Amino acid sequence: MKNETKKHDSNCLVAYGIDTFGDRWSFLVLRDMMLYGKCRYGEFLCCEEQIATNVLAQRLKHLEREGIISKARDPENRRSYIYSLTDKGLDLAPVLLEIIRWSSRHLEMNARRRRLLKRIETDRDGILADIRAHRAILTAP
Amino acid sequence: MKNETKKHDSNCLVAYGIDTFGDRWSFLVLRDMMLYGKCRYGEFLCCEEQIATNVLAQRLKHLEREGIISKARDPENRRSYIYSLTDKGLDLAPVLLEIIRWSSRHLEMNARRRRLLKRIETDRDGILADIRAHRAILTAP
DNA sequence: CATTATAACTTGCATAAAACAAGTTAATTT
DNA sequence: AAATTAACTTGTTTTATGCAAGTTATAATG
Repeated sequence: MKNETKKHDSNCLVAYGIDTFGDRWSFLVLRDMMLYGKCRYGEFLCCEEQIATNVLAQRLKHLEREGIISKARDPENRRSYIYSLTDKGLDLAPVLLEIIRWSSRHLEMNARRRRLLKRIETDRDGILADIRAHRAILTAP
Repeated sequence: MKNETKKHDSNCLVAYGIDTFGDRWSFLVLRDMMLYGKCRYGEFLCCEEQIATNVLAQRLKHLEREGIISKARDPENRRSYIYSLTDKGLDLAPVLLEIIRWSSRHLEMNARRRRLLKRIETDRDGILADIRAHRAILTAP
């Protein structure tokens, strides 16, 4: 992950996905963007899982290099940047939803989780539209 | 990953999935089982990405502890074991398919890849049935 | 039946990546 | 002008990975 040669340089579609977004921390950043609408460094930093700052910086660079996210100055605050999903990144929403569906089948559910699952099952297109429109699906956990 | 306390012990459905199967090597092992029908240690070892033997052993234990795969003696050869997907593991097939769909949209395609993608789009249920029946979807790459 | 081979690991060690703590820079608020 | 905030970077320790070699149990071979 440090050098930017692909770890698994196979010609496999699955390995390509894994190498591009499948790292644990990368994917949690993407979750925070898609589900919670996070877009700033500081927001990612205080995720529930407590990512280290150097690891976060590296992952953001990686995702940007891979064309999954893009970085732009915040016009309202020039010391801040806004990260957002590219089309390539937005296309990952179905993967996220399938992971949530899988976990839902194998983890104990509470009301909050049930609500999310229900919406995935009954309003998948609405969720995908919300993600594309940068609208948060969930409030902070 | 070495100690078996969850890395991201959050109460998030996504983090649960990531912690359970989302490690790079774990998921490639699952790919080999689902797509290529692999079921033996030696088969996983000579995957295209060249997993190290100690890492493979650890990942197989992890997946077994998580209830994703199960291990049984090979009745035909008592020095061999057969690994197979549990129901919990088989349920991951939709995640695999979505990753393949994503990569297909963002990676150059060849005939082999196009064939697989086409089958995913037109015969999803057939693929899922094949995976459940331990029938390989693809021949070795 | 003694030797060799095979399958599935384990162990030890060097290297790479992650976690932790502290420091830096540029913009902003007080 | 001083303190604060956002977004990092740097240095160090801890943990995980990669590689080579060794082990154990079963099976095939001369």
